[in-house]
Amino acid sequence: MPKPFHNRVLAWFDRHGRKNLPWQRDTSPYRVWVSEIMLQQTQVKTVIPYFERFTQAFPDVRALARASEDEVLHHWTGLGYYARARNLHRAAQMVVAEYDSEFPADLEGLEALPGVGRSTAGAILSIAFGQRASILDGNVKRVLARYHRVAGWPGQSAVHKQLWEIAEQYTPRRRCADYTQAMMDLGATLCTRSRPACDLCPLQQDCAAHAAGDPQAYPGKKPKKALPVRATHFLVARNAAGDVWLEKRPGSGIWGGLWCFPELAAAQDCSARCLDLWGVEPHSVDAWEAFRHTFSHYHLDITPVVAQVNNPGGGVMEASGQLWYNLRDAPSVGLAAPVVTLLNRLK
DNA sequence: AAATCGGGGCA
DNA sequence: TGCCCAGATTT
Repeated sequence: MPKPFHNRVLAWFDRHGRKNLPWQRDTSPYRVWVSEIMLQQTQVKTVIPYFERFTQAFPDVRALARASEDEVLHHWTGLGYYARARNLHRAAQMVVAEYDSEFPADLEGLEALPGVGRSTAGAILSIAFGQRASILDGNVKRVLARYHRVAGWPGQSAVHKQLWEIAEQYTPRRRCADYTQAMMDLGATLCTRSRPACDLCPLQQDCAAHAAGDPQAYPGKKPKKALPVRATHFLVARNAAGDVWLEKRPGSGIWGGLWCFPELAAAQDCSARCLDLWGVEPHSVDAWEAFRHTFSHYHLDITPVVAQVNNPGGGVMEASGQLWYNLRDAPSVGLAAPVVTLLNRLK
């Protein structure tokens, strides 16, 4: 009888697992939840400084719930997938309003929070509440797909379903928090996408992919398709004071809720838009070379159109969704990544 | 340049 | 239920 799967994993965790991550100190459902949302699509190393600043600014769910959306997005700037931040904010308000500021300790309640799906709910339930619950994040998918040599791309529902069944089968009743953390650590540190460290792996002797000599072939790759290229222009308007004009984007779509330069269909639209916005023509217009920003589903070639306008600035309320942004005394709002790039070039 | 990663939203 | 959407980082 081989040593059970979870015992191997836990024994490895005791020796090599990560036990001093910021959310493993002063642990609470709130901190675990924030960390798990940040860790969706984002690696631990990137998340750590954001987590520190975020929890400093919003130490508990009440603080987060009463913050403004702009403040929340400000602390998310650069992390990407900004819908996560807006969902986090909404969920905090739900927890305060509907659960008296205490997180629900069951899968159903957790999954009802915006931004929390099956895997994230399992992570919170096991890590924060010590309950038996499974996760299936990218790390765990990789470990299990290799261990059982599960063919196919996990985006296919049959493959996804099979991986969930395996994940639940191995989840132990005791040491749930350590087991969840251990599986994520195993995938992140040993069972990596390229060049897995099988020699150090506690599961090596039973791993089907290792036995077959092809661990890097699992999990199967997503079928790829060529990305379309789209183009846009950013109106980078500066006034006499050197401030730049930004507008808040609608809540849905790319850069939802973030502040951005006005988009122009063409560089020639610059004068008309300036007239529209401030009633004056720009006294100089300079189109910079386009730069590329890539999303998961298309390339966006952005041409900055830098215009100098005679406008005093100030006097425009943030609440109106438009503002003159002072590069030295920046307001606390969320900024789209290419906007940050351009602001740095302007300095 | 290509691959990656969990959940929301909609047909 | 099955697709499409959203972005910074790593390789």
